[in-house]
Amino acid sequence: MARIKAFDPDDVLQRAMELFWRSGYASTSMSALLEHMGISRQSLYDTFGDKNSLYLAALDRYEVAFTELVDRHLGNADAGVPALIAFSQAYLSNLVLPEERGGCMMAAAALERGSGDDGVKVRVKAHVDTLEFALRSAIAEAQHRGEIDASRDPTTAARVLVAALSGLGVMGRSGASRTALRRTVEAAISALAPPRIS
Amino acid sequence: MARIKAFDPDDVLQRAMELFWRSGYASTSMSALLEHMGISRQSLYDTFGDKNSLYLAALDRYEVAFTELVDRHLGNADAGVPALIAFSQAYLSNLVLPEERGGCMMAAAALERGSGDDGVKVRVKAHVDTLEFALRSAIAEAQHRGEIDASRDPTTAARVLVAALSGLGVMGRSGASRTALRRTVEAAISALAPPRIS
DNA sequence: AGATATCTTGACTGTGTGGTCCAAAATCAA
DNA sequence: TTGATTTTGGACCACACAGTCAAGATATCT
Repeated sequence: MARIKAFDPDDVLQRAMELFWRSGYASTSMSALLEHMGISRQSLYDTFGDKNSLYLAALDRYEVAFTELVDRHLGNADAGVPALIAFSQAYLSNLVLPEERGGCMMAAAALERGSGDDGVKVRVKAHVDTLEFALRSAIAEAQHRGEIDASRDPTTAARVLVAALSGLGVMGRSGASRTALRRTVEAAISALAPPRIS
Repeated sequence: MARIKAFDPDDVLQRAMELFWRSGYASTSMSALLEHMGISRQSLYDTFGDKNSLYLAALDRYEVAFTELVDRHLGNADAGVPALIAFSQAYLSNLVLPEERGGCMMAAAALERGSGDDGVKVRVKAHVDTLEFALRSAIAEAQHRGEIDASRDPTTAARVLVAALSGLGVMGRSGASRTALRRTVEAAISALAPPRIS
């Protein structure tokens, strides 16, 4: 009947995400997106709509990758402190550090467009909730296993980690080294450890 | 000899800072700034130069207020955990929460313009360093007083708090309540407490 | 072949942008 | 008053922006 789509929308969206991730929303121009995505203007508008829709789609794509990461490391019911550490490292390597210290895309979206666009707001909230709940259940399990102080409220403890993870991008942008960031996140987790007998 | 300046540059800069703080750099237009600052176009360019210079001046003004806050709470040599908590609360009230959950302006600057403009980069680094060093010395003092686990590396512990504080803006933007944020930052500090005899 | 749908190219349109320039009004000191 | 300087207002410019449109080329199906 008709010609088939020549490019894979997912691949193209991935490239759009990279650019938005690196430079944010306002200072990423459609022309720059076109060049980096490698498709024509018409195809872009036909496939993704306007700039804001494309941005939201990019956020969604980011969130899919993020959710995968969360599930892989914290999805099992027996995920404790080792899983928390592994997840944090992976989060750091895949979502904060790549591409010259960009930081988490959702954190950038929250600060740049969190007020104003409702689509962004909804996605940021979903992202933070996903992270908080996954951390909370891992923390609860770790408490069950004696790896984390049982007297601590797991929700609050999870939120401490959410805040710390969300803040890593800022530290990265201020020149903190990869290892400094890794040590920081490890220390944040180990701070939740139960009282040792010293 | 000549006419005296009619407006106080500091007051005007303050208003510019408010707008940049709320909306970031790119999506704050000069027209909006003019209106909100209440001076004429000519006066603005004469006094502050171009948009980027104005933004950097706004960042500097933010940093002055921030440094004051740091000095007031953590400036004394005997600042321990109570001072840390007081500082965090003040930081939260004054720098993260006002004006509909804007988050820390430096965090936003870091994520929006940390790559790209060197002036921004320098200021973000100075901000983070100031915070880290102040926290570090307070933590060291708290260790001395037995309020914080002495076996912990104070630099790393300080960085954990830097990350957590920097991440609060994201949580605020995702709808976290004032009290939830306060509890989170308190928990982050208390996590550094020494092993209790339970 | 023919119909359908996509892709590419390029031109085009408003609109908003940051920034400059000019000139008149206002305000100070000598 | 005179001269210097600032303030205000508006006009203005070149540019980048997001988004639209048209036309032709290309590929897939029946």
